Amino acid sequence: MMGRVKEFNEIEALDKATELFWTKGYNATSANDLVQFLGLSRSSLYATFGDKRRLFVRAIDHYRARNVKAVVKMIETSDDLLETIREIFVRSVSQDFLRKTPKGCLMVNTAIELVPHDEEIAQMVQANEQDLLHAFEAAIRKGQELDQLTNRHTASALANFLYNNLTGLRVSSRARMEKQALKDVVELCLSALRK
Amino acid sequence: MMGRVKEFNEIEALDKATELFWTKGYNATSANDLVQFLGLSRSSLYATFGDKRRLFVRAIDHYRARNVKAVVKMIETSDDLLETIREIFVRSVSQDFLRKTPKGCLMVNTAIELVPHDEEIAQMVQANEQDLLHAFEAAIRKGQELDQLTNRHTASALANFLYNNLTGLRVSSRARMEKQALKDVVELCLSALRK
DNA sequence: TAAATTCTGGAACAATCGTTCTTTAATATT
DNA sequence: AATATTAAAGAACGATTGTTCCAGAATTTA
Repeated sequence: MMGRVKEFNEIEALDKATELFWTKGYNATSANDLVQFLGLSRSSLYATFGDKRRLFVRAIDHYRARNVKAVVKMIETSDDLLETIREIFVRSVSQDFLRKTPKGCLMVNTAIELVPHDEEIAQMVQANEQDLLHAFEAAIRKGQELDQLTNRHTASALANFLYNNLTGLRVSSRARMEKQALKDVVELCLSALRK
Repeated sequence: MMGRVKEFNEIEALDKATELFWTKGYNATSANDLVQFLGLSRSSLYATFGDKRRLFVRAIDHYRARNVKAVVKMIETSDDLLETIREIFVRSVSQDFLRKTPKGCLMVNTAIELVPHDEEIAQMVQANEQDLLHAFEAAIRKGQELDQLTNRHTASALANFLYNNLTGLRVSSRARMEKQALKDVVELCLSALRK
């Protein structure tokens, strides 16, 4: 037998939870905050998502799948890798320029807040790092083969370098970056990659 | 009249508080944690430092003064700016390679956790950013004058670039960086700066 | 030594934390 | 329509939160 049907959409609720955790961080988001922001009752929240930590784990998994997929697709369909890398950088912070309360990147925020104190979450953050590094390495290799990018460093080293700069930008974008900083960083990264 | 004398050293207590906030973050550090770790009573803690937030503000100010001073001094006394920049980068993360629970950088951690939600602290973080940017800019200008660093970009742009890479490294050092990533990032930064 | 002052230890506070439980409402199957 | 099942609403739980208060210990000054 089926019983009463849910009055809310689980994916929409997960989206909202992701947004709230992204804005406030894990510890600063209370169960009360979640109940209010998702617009569902305590019992529904706990029946659907388990406890706060399980909900957070689903939220970062949700976030991470979406974002990695987008980056990988941009790289796969690119025939101008320099331009694509610029686009990846600009896109990853441009939203925050419009916001009164910038959010940065949920994976970076989580790396800082929880990686040293939660092993399962640490592994998810590291898996995300690996995915991004592999995507960047593929992009660079592709660019090198198309003779668009430098061969003076290995694709792996350049991928680490790009990842590091993207991380830096994501911290600054949460902490109110000036536009000029973004421009400078993008230009210098690209000029380090150029042939 | 003088009354009973303190049984603890205020600076030592502040050092310990700084270390605890640095490791656990602001929200995840409870008043109980502080009482235990500093080894003084609740009443002494509150009488000496006000409340938890005031103590945190003093801690990050303490931290920031110490670190900026060290970087500025290294730059001022340097006659090989490339080597000094390498040293600044390596020093800022090398401690964490030895630690079971790496701490990263308290200012970066704070930028992520509190800047979007605490105006006073946001301004302290931004002041720290300005100090570091100015120090880097001075280093680059000096290196350019000594004909050690490239003139293909402005000192200001290169400072933004260096700052961004340092921030990225500090995130990764809290989130268990591989040594190779540090090496790659340092080498690529230096090669972007070289003449 | 008495008085004044300051610090310490820990009990106590209201508020909030994450979570569970109970009751009632809604739906599907028989 | 009766029964079975699931969801929703919100009261209630013990634990922990940050903070205050109070009684007593320690020290200085008079």
